[in-house]
Formats: sequence, C-alpha cells, structure tokens
Amino acid sequence: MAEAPARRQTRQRTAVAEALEAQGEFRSAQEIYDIVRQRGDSVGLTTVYRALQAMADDGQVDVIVRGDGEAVYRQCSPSHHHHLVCRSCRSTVEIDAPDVERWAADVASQHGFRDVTHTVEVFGVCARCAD
Amino acid sequence: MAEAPARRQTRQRTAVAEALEAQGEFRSAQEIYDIVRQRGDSVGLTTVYRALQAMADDGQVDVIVRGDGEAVYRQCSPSHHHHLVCRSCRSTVEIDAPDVERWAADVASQHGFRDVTHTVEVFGVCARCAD
DNA sequence: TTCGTATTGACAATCATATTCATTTAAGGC
DNA sequence: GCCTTAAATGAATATGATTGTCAATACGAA
Ligand SMILES: [Mn+2]
Ligand SMILES: [Mn+2]
Ligand SMILES: [Zn+2]
Ligand SMILES: [Zn+2]
Repeated sequence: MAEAPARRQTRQRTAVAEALEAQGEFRSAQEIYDIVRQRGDSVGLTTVYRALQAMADDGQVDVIVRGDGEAVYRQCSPSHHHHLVCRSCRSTVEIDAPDVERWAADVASQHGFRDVTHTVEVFGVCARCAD
Repeated sequence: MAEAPARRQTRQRTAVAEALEAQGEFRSAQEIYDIVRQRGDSVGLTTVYRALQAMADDGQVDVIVRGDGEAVYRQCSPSHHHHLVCRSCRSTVEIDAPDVERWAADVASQHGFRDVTHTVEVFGVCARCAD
C-alpha cells in the first residue's frame, strides 16, 4: 500500500534537526533558517521549509499553525501529545490527555466519521510572563 | 477597563452576516466575498475581511485556521463549543465537551497559566464522503 | 565506482491578509 | 431633519509566508 519514503541523510537536514534540538521551543521556518545560518551552516530557505515539513510528516516534530497562519515547529517526544503554550514568551509544556484522546475518537465515530485526527492546544500566559 | 466597541450597522456588514447565515458551513473570506457579490451586494474584499474579524471578535462567528493558513468562518451558536469537521466536504458538526473544557482549564492552571483559551477540533471523513 | 533519483537552492510566483488614506456614512444630540 | 464626529469603506498597494520551477548536485544501493 505505502512505499518507504527513503529519506536521505544530508548536511542540511542534520543542520535543521540540530537547530530544532537546540531551541526546545516552537520556532518558525524563518527562525530556524536564521539559527542555522548563525551556526555557520549554509542551508537554503526553501530547503529549511522542506526539511521541516518532511520531519513533521515523519512525526519527528510537532507543528502548530498559529492564528496568523505562520507554522511553527518543535522537536517533540515521539508519542502523541498536546501543548500548553504561553501567548507571550511561547514557552510550551507538553501535556498528555488520554481522556481527550478517547473523547475525540468516540465523538467522531458516533457521528460516523472515519480516519480521525484532532488538534488540541491550550493557550495562556505563563506564570513568569504574568509578572 | 474595556471600552464599548460601538459597532455600526452597515449595509456591508448585513450582507456578510446574511451570506454567512445562508451558508451554514465554514467559508473563507474570499468565498464570502464571492457569495455576497453573487447576491448582488457590492462589498469590498477588505471590508469582508474586517467584518468577519469583527464578528469573530464579538463571538458571533467561529474561526478555524486551516492547515494551509487560511481562516474559515461560520455563523455559530453563541455558546462555546467545538467542531467535528469533514476533511472532504467540510461539513461540520458542533460538539459540546464539558469534560474537555474542564480539563483544559485545569491543566493550564496546574502549570500556573492565566487567561486560558483553547482550540479543539476533530477532523475526519464523514460517512457520506467515505462512500 | 556508477547510476538513478532524491535533494538542493536561487529565483519567481502565489495568495491570503494587512496597511494606507481619502471619502463616505451611521448614530447620537440638537 | 440637521450637525458633528468617529467609525467604516474600498481601491490600491504592501507584506510576508509558503510554494513552484528547474538546472545542478550529491546520497546510497548495487
Ligand atoms: Mn492528541
Ligand atoms: Mn461553532
Ligand atoms: Zn510566558
Ligand atoms: Zn464529508
């Protein structure tokens, strides 16, 4: 049914992965691009976009599409989870919500929906930013 | 603390509201723009964007920012709720999830977050679209 | 090493949305 | 109804993230 994508290990993808790893928080493609260049690696912006998307497809990073439409990426633990994000400083907390997972699957199947996915993000202002 | 926005009733906003009401499903600003014009009303695209954003601010419509970054709007029941959306035909089911509401508020306050909001959307393929 | 193809990247193109700013108009007080 | 004023409008322009193109390059299997 599905073919192995067969990703190749390149200098560029390694650089993007390392930049993501060093950051910890959500960053946009443009930000990752800057970080990579500051580290001395030369990677094209287009390639940064493609690398991030590939990693997202492979589940190596989490993606959030912010309200302004910009996508932000973060290296994440491999298991499915959600995020508590500070609107001010963007710091994030990974959260587990088995109950919510179950609820999403249930409510969808009750309405006859197949192939179910979901997005759950909680936003607020973290204690530090609240002054 | 907060000033009354003092929205004015204009021909254009009425047209946008009616178009939304007639649709029922989520529509983008561009789509609403086309619908309004097909109905014979003349409204600028800029105004459609601003009207939709104002209505969203006022809680009269729900907004979802899709994966591609485009925002879609829908006239909604006034109370807070979430959606089960068909990826194929875009039909939506409004869903209530008091448990999820409570969970979101709890997990946020446990981490010291204030001013909490959340997004919860469930996606799938509806029974009709599944063939 | 060789070869096929995945990957790269400079550049142009898209396209949703924001900004500008001169003009129009709703709404409250008279 | 008339005035006044700030809100609203919209055409044009700008913005800015993301995508498409395509020739050049480099993994990695054999
Ligand atoms: Mn989940
Ligand atoms: Mn709704
Ligand atoms: Zn913060
Ligand atoms: Zn459907």
